[in-house]
Amino acid sequence: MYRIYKMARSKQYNEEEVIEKAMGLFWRNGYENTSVRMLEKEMGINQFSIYSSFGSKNGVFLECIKSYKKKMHRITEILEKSNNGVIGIKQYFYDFLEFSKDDNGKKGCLVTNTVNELGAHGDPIIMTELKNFFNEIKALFANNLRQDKNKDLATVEKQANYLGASMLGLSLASKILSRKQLEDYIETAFTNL
Amino acid sequence: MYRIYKMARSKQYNEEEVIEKAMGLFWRNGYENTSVRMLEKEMGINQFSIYSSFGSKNGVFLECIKSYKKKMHRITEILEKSNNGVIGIKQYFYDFLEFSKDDNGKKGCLVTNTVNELGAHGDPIIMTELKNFFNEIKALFANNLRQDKNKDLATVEKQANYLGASMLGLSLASKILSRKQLEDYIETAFTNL
DNA sequence: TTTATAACTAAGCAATCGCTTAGTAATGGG
DNA sequence: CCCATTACTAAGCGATTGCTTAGTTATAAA
Repeated sequence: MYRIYKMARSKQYNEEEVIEKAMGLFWRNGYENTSVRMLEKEMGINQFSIYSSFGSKNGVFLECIKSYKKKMHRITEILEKSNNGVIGIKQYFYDFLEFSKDDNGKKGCLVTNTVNELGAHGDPIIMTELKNFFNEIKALFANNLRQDKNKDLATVEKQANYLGASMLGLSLASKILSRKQLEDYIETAFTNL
Repeated sequence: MYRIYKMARSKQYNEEEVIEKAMGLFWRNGYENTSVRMLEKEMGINQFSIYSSFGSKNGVFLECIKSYKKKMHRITEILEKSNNGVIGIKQYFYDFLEFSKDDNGKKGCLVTNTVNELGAHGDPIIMTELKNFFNEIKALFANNLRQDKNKDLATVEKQANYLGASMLGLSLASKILSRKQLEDYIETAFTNL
């Protein structure tokens, strides 16, 4: 690329850093209940900068989803590299509880929260992004299930569906239920796999 | 009571009927994404009437929760009167899928949707109402679990927690997943009991 | 130092939010 | 019929929404 003329002022903020902060806000409050005014406060930059960097509130959110996935990689990686079948999946359920725990709150899963909030009305780009995310996790479950050679293909498929839905349940339940209830849930959910 | 002076015009709408319509709107769109303008269109009355009958948007919603509970009684009653333990609970899971199915959409559970959407920010009166609802359902599960004399108290408690959380999961999953995935979920979930 | 360029500030845009209110229409008791 | 009473219509309230834009400041190349 040619430099047409001159360089000028550079951005006084790091886009990755401010997205990280925005993500926290969306995570706690949901999409609609997070206003652009709240975003500029949390991100520490004003609306001009937000719109110049990310185009729209939607644009900010999409970047937040990317950042969320990257953040989640900390626990999905463990699952991905695990070689112990169902045990590894169960560990992932517990890892998620730690992951979603806030200082003083229960935030659940940003992706699940958003699907539940926006449903069919949501921006289609966001919605596909979210569905892909779910399928990726389900694929990881299927991978681990296949490590048990006793399970035939139909069983793997059925149990992957089961675990995917259970994970959705955990995301929601983690926002509402007590630690004991959540442990009862996970322990019972894995008794017969 | 004494009649002070005179009678006048009577309301041109039935409050129960218009609440039924409002409930459908909240159910499909959530709380924040349902505006008072949308409500007046759907309910067929204008804002003055809405506020004169129900006081506020919150007031409309609270009536909708009552109406929702009454509507749900159709399936909770079956569970309540059942005498077949876990089988009855499983039937309730399937009954809920039918109940939550819209003409062309998946609405999930109005109560669960709202808890997930509003979380801690929600009106406290609404939130207590919603928590009570969850505990009532969990109590019904525990009742049916006790019908199996092989289960001791600790097991009943643990499995009731499990089923409660699973029901939350089903509410969310029913909005997103396919019929096959939901059946895999329910069928596998009940092998754990 | 000059100057083109881009990042900033802050005010303001139309649209919509939940809610209110002034004025009018309907109705039943006196 | 008269008229107090209540239900209605429709306009409008201030606040907030996502987003834009005019004007200013900082910066690096010339």
